[in-house]
Amino acid sequence: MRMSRSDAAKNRERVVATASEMFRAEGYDGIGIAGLMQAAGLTNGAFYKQFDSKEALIAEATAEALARNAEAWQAVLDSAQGDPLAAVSEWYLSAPHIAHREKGCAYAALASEAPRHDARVGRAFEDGLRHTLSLISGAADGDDTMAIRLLSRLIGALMLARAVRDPELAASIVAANRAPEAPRGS
Amino acid sequence: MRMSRSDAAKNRERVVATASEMFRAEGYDGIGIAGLMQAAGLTNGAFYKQFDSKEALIAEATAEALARNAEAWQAVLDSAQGDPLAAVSEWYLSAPHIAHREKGCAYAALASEAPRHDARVGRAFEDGLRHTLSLISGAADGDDTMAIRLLSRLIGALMLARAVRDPELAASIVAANRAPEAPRGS
DNA sequence: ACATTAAGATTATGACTGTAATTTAACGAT
DNA sequence: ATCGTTAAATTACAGTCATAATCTTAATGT
Repeated sequence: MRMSRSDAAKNRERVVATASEMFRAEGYDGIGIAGLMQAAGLTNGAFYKQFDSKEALIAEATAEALARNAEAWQAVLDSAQGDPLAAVSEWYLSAPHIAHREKGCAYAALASEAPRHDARVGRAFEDGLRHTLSLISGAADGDDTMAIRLLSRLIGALMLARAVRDPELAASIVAANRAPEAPRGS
Repeated sequence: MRMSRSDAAKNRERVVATASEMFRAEGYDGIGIAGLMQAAGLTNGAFYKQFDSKEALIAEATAEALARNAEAWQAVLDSAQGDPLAAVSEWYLSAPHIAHREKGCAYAALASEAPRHDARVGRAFEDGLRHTLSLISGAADGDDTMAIRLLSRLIGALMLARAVRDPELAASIVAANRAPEAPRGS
């Protein structure tokens, strides 16, 4: 049955939002169009009216996820009392973030799959990264190097903490990575 | 046609070695049993004589990849002249390592998929991680915290450098992460 | 009010998935 | 020399994949 223009647009947004969560939870290959559409309350037939291909949705959903991630970074940096870098480190490696991949950092969840996908996906990651780095660098006296190093380390730590089974090992990964890096002399 | 016991064992090893490379290149879901067997010079029918399931192969191939990775770490640490941590950082973020996912670090390539797989896979990652961390820590005066932070950061940096499309951005990720962390005062 | 348009459902496509039964033929031991 | 064992090939299974044509129905433009 046909829906109004605005309802169709809402449906489209819901598909992208659903995809951005399901891809983070299951991987790009872990969920198919049919399952995705069903989770969004539609059927697979509706998909190709809104998107060119799964690859196009992957690019769009990735950009969506990274945009939401950036909002979260900004909120934590803005509301931090004391050292904002310590605040984001604690938030990024918190138990909820480790547990809920589907709402968490798209880099930790999906970046390793990017090289296998087309240029749009790579560009989504690239744009998201530049944006996130500018937020961190802004909270670190414009130190870009420090921003890159901090983000790299946090992403790696989150992945490792999620990958291991032993809670104690996961806890030691988190503990070791909570403290920001000491500033380097020139 | 049937092969000798030792040939069969060699075939099995070749399947595991092939899988350990193809999984790193394509992801666990990116390559199927048929394609895997064909790449190893066999047909899919031979698979279930040697392995219980794809999941069992995933666990075994992951352990294999991590064991080879650990050998590489040890070789670089052993043969380093000057600061061994600087040496591994340079090696880990070198152009060949970035370019050849199939022979590179299994953490950067596959760890984000671990939570979706069964306990054997998680344990493979866990055992591999403990081993690699002990190697690094041994080269850092037993500083376990430093070892975890360094490995986390390198893994994140490698993933990011591979994910972005712009070579300049990739180069800046590498450059920022080449230098080891300054020691922290107590 | 009515023809046009388009969103979504239904159904179909051929390729591929993991798994497995059956078949073939060479090895290991007798 | 014979024969049971077994590695690998062949073939088949039911399910899922991304994609797409067709159909239905309701919102839109006039």
